[in-house]
Amino acid sequence: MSSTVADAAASRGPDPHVAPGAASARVADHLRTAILDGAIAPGERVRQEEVAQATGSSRIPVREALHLLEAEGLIENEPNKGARVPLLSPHEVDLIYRMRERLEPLALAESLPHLTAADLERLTRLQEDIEADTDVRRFLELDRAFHLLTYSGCQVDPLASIVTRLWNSTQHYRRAFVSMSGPGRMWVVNAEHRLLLDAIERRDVEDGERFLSGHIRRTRIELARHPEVFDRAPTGTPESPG
Amino acid sequence: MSSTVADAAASRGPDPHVAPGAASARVADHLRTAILDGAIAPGERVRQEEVAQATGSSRIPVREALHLLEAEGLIENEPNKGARVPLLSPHEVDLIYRMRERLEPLALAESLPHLTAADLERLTRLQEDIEADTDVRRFLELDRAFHLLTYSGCQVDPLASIVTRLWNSTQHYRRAFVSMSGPGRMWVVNAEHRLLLDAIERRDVEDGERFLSGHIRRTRIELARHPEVFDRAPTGTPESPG
DNA sequence: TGGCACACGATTGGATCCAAAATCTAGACC
DNA sequence: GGTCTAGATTTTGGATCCAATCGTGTGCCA
Repeated sequence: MSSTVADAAASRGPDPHVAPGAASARVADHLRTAILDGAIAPGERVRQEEVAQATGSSRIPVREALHLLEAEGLIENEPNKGARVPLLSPHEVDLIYRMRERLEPLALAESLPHLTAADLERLTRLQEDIEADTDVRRFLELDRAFHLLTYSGCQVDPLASIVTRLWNSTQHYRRAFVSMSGPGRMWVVNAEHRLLLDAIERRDVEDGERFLSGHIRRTRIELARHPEVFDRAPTGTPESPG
Repeated sequence: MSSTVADAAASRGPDPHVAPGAASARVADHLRTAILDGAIAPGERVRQEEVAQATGSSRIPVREALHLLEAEGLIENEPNKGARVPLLSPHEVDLIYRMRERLEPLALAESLPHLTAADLERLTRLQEDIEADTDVRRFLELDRAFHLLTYSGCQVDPLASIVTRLWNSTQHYRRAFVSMSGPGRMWVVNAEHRLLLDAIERRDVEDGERFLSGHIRRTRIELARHPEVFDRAPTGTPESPG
C-alpha cells in the first residue's frame, strides 16, 4: 500500500520528481489534487480519455489511478459505466464523522509514542499558521496537515490508510462548511487544537483521545445544523439534470 | 465501490455466472477465495503471469484484480516489485482487532434497524449450523457469514467496505487461531453469538453494541495469548530465506 | 577468498489496437 | 403527440506487444 498518513501529511501537489516507478502515480496525484481542491465536484463523472489527454499518458495508468483513488475514497467506480466522484448524503457524512470519532483517537494513541520533538515543533508551527491565516482554502490545507501529522507516528498501514480515506471522503463537505460558517467560530477550533497539542506534548494519551473525539464530535453536530452544505446542485449531476 | 458487506455475506466461490461486466471480477473472485481459504499464505508473492494463465485471461484484468484486492486488504502492491499477500505482525493484528472493536458496533447500530425478519431467520439458522458443525474451515465460513449478515443492513459504503476489509486482513490469523485452539472454548463463542442474536431480535442497539465489542475484545485477548499463531515460516518468505 | 561490477533473465509498467457494453439519437409505430 | 425500438456514437474493458526496472548469477579483480 502506498498512502500512509505520513505521505498524506507531506505537501500535496503535482510532485516535480516523477516518483519512484510510475506514471500512474502522477495521474493519481493530478486527480487527487483536483478532487480535494474541489476542481472536480462530487457527483461529477471522470472520463478516462479526458484525464489521459490532460496528463499526457495513455488510458492504462489512468485506470490504475482510478482504482487507487477508489481505495482512497475519492472515486467510485461502476463496471462499464465509468468513474465518479462520490456524492454523499448528509446521513453518510454524519456516519463517516462517527467513524472518525471512533478511529482517530485510536490512531492518535498508536501514533503519540512515536512522535518526535521535530514533529511537535511542526505541529506548533502549523497551529500558529492556522491562527494567523484567514483564507478558507489555506485553513483546509493546514488543518489537514495538522491532524494527519498527529497520526504520522502510526506505522500500521490499515489504520493509517483508512483514516486518510475518511478525511478524503469528507474533504469537500468540510470545505463547504467552513466557507459558509465563516471565521466566527474559529476560536473554538483553535482552543480544541491547543488542548490537543498540549496533551500530545504531555504524552497524555487519554486526554488526547478525549479532546480529539470531542473535536470531531462537535464538528459533526455543527455540520448537521447546516444542511444547506449539501444542497447545491452538483456540476454534472448524476440524475435529473433539471 | 463494489464490495458491500451484503456481497461479502453472500456465498463466496467462483460464481458460475460470469458476473455483470467483467473478467477482472472473475480473477478477483479467484484470488480472493484462494487467499481467504489459505491457499496463498501471507507473505507469499503473487505473480501476474501465473494467475493470468490460471484464469485464462491476459495480465490486464489480473492487474485490475490486484488493485481491487489491495483495497480489500488482501493484497499489498509495491511498484515494480509486484504483489504479495500482506504478512502482519502480532501488533498489527492486535490493532486491527481494536479497530474492529470500535467500528463494528457502529456498523451494527447502523444496520440493525434495516434487518428484516428473513435476515433474522438466516442468522438463527447460521448460528444453529455453527453449533452443529465441528469443522474448522466450515466454522470460519459460517462465522464470517453470520457477522457480515448482521451488518448487511448498513447501506453506507465506506463503513461496510472497511469492515469487510478488516475481516479480510485478519482471516488468516483467525483460521490459525481456531484450528489450534480446538473446540474447547467454542461454547463461549456460541454464548456470545446467542446474546448478540437476542439483542438483535429485540432491536436493542445498546446491548448489541456491548455484546459485539465484548466478543471481539475477548477474541483479541485470547489471540494475544497465542503468539505461536504467528511464527510458522510462511511459504515464500519475503526476507531471510533460512 | 571475498567483494564489486556487469550483464542476463524474469517480471512489472505502459502504449496501441480491438471488442463489448452503454448511452444517446432518430425514427417509426401506436 | 408520446413511447418504444433500432442504429450510431461514445466510453469502458481486454489482448497483444514493447519498454523499463529489479533480482540474480557469474566473472573479474583486489
